[in-house]
Formats: sequence, structure tokens, C-alpha cells
Amino acid sequence: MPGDSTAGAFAKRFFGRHFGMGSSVMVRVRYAPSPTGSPHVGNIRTALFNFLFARSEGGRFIVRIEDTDQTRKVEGALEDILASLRWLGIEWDEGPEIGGEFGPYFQSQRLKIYQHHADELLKKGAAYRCFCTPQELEEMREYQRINKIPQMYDRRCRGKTADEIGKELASGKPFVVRLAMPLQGKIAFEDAVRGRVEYEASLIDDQVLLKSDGWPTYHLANVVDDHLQQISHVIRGDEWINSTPKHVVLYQAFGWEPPIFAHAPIIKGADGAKLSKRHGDTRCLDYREKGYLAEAVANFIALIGWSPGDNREIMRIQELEAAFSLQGIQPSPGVFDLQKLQWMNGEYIRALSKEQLYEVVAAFDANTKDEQYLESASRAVFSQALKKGDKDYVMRALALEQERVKLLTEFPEACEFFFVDHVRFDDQGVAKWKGQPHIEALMNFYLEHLADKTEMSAEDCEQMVNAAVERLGLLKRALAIHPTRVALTGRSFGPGLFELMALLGAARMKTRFEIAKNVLNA
RNA sequence: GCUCCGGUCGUCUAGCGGUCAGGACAUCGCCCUUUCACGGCGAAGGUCGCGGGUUCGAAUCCCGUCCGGAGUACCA
Repeated sequence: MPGDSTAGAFAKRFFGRHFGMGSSVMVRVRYAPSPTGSPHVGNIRTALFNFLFARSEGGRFIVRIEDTDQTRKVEGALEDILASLRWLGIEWDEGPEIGGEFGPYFQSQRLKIYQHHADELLKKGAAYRCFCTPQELEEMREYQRINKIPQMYDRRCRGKTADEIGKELASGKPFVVRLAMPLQGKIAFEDAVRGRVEYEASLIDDQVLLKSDGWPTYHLANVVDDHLQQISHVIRGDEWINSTPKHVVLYQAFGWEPPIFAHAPIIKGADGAKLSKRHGDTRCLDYREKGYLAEAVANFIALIGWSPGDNREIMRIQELEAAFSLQGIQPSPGVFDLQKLQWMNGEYIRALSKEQLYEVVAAFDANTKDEQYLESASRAVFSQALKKGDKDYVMRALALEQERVKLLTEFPEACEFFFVDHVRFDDQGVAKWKGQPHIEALMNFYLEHLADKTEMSAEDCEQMVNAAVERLGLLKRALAIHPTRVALTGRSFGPGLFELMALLGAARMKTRFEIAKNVLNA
């Protein structure tokens, strides 16, 4: 039989590739989202796995839009799908906007192909027409529920004679085409992640292949397309594993060799259930809006359900490509740990050069739609500084806060004091120094010292503070340093004091010391 | 209910018959330091879901069991 997919055939194809035994089937993988919403991170992780696998094997990565359910189509979903991929640096070799030799890449444009193949199955007897109405099916399921018997189509239309079918057809009754599953025996396939998976054929539903409106279901369309587009490996989420035997039977019915299947574990929320809206941010693009770097998100999701096999964790896309393998995919589900993502995002922020940081922050500020960010108290001045301020000044301000920030959204507040002379004084910081006997003298000393200054280096600033300590006879430098910080920034934490002073410059310092003199006085 | 998949520190994971079960995030402590952070060092945290086998030896192999998840549509 041409469609016979034996373990031997599998081994030859699968291991041949990996152990250099001369196989040379081009690796072609696909990401096949349906435009029913903005893709969530689990979904995009699957795209990433496919992309990384293609790159690691020198193969091709295809994007195919599975829009066979007109009723579920969502406006803007396609744009979000492509934007998510592009954001993370997942480039496709064939698909929307770029085409390719196996197009069209929208299933809605391939209807004839599916109908033709459904007919072929009908002729072969591998599929049959079902005239059951939705109501009939609902009653059947209700009966099954009540009697606690497995819920599946009872195949009542499968035994219809040619005569009966002819009559139904003549009467114009709508019908669907169902797959005629084998009534006995086992359906097995070799999963690249889980090994052999086996099902009792009789327990699997006679899946609808063609709906009554003539459109295919996922099951038919994906098998037909995967074959026609010469997909070599189907890497998809574990939620698909239970429909895989149906697909295997379809490949057999058509006489086609099935691709290699690899089912990646699902991503769970903290409660252990599959990640969904209830868990908060799940859209891939949510993370872009909330100040995460694409590199961090890609790196992080790659590590849920996959591991390079060693202890590496911070891995950029090229490194991921080089390290990726199907063997590294884990069978067990993983929890999406936001804390770890944040840590990783901080790592990537710190790895940016001053210039890169500036560009990234400016682009983020200009593009994000995150309301919390846009409406935050310190964002307006920050945004203004980014657009109209002294670029070098802003860049250096960002650099001074770089190691303290985990999300791009944190910059406005962290840098606020660089851009406003009337800093917001932190109550605790003020309380600690307010009314202390040496404060007024300290401020006066600075004012006096600063009178004829313009340019000051960090060393100059340090010398000024040291001079103050000496003049006022303070026991510890800290007695000057801390209140100076509060006077200049309004708070008791932040970048190194002398660096921050140097960046602020003499003029700004003068203004602030004047203000602080009053604020810190009893 | 039925089918399938899964089960190593709280979380992500390494492990693939012999390791003191390793790393990372988070937590705590110490160091560095003008603060916060970064960084460094260290601690705590796992009887490898549980019970049986196989074996000189099991997280690793087998069986059972429990728990969790996914699927069970004319959705993908």
C-alpha cells in the first residue's frame, strides 16, 4: 500500500535526517493559526518552535492562515498574527504578504482543492455523506450524556445505501462529509516528543470533513495542505494530539505519507489550567505594550517546554536557532512564570548600549497603547523630554537608571527627577532629614559653591560634597550624601549621587537646593 | 463519563541504571557601596506523585495506583 506508514519508514525518515544517513527531505514546517483573535503566547511559542526548527535544519518556515470558519473570523486578527511574528523576529519564508510556490496560503482561497479531495475520499469509500441535522445530533449527544456512554457520532448515516443517498440528495437535503474511521484495530503514530501513541480506532469519531456549506473543517484542510505544501514536520500544541489519529487515517486514505508529528506541551497559568484570558496578559502583543523586549519574550517562551540540554538560559534568537532540536522539547506542561520573564527582561535591558536603550525607550513611548503607562503621572514630562528634550541628556538619564529597571514602563517614574525642577518629595526621605541642624548650612554651602559653576564632572561633584563635609565638620560623609540626594531627587534611592549630580549640572542643582532649603527646613 | 498526554525544589528545568539529584527565577543572609539596584558569595527549599517489582544498584526500566491537564463541535 502506498499509504503504509510503518515504523521502519518513520525511522528512515526521522533518524536519517538526524544521524546523517543520507536522507535529504527538505525540512518544511508551518505555523497555521486561525484568525480568530490576537495570538496568545502559547500559540506564538508554537510558531517559534517551528521557526527555530526550520532554521536549525536549514529548512523553510511557512505561515498558513486557517480561515475555514467564516463565523469566527475576527477583524484585525491577521494583522496581529503577523505583527506578533515580526515583533519576535520570526520571519516566514512563504505565506501571507510574500507568497511562495505552494500558495495560496489562505485556506479560504483553496476551497476547490478541499472539495475535490473530499470527493476523492467519497469515491474511495473512505468518507460518506451524513444527512443528520444539528438537532438530531444534539439529541443524540443528550442521550449519550444521560446514559454515560462515550460521546461521539453514532455513525447512523454510514450504512446508507446508494439508493437512500440518492433520494436524500434528490430532495436537496443538506449534508456533511464524514471520515469513515476504521471500525477495529489500532491507530498509532510515532510522536517525536512522546514516542509511540496508540488509539483504539473504534473509539474515534467519524469526523466531519466537509461542512454543509461546502467549506472544509480543520481536519481535512490541514492534512490536504500539509501534503500539498510538502510539510515534513508538524509541530503543534498538545491540544491537537487527540485529533492526530484522524489525520493519520486521512493520510492513509489518500495514500500519502504522513509528516512527522511533534506535540509540544501546553503552557499553563499559575492555577495549572491552560493559559487563557483569565490568567491576565496572554496576548503576545500585550507584552510589547507593557514594556517587554521582544528578545526577552522570545527567549522566555522558548524555554517553556524546551531546553537546550545544558544550563544556558539567556539565549538570543540566533543562539536558539543553533541549539534547537525536537529532542529538547519536553512532554510535560509548564507554567508561565511572569516573575522570571521580568528578570529576563531586566537582563536584556541591561545588555543594551546607551544608544540602543534610548532608541528602544523612545520607540516604546511613541507606540505603546498601554493605558496604565500612558496615563501615569510621570509619563507626560518624560514623553516631552524624549520628543523635544536634549537627546544626550535624556540618553544619559536613561543609562543611569538602566540597571534598576525591569520593564520599559518603569523609566518615566525612575527618571522623573531628571526632568522636573520641582521634584516630588518622598515623605520618608524628607522626614529623615527635615529639621536636622546641618541641612540649611549644607544647602547654603552648595549654593555658594555653585554660584560661579557651569560644567561639573562627577569628580567635581564629589569634591564639592567632600568640601561640604569638611567645612560643616560632619562626622560621616553619609550625613551630607543622603540629604543631598533627597534635595536633588526627592527620594532616598537611585543612581550614584555624583553621577546624577554631574548630569543634572550646576544650574539645575542650584534651583533644587533653593527649593530643598525650604522643604527640608523645620 | 470516555480517550489521550503528563507528574524532579513554590516556578522553569538538567538528568536518560551508579551524581552529595545540577542550574535558573523567586525567598532569606552576607559582601560590595553614598542609597536603591546591579554584581559576587552563601543558605534554605526536592524521601524525583505514591506502592510494588526488575537489578549488586533506580529519578532513570516494568506493573499498578493516585493526582493534574488536554480532547471529546458542521471551532481551530
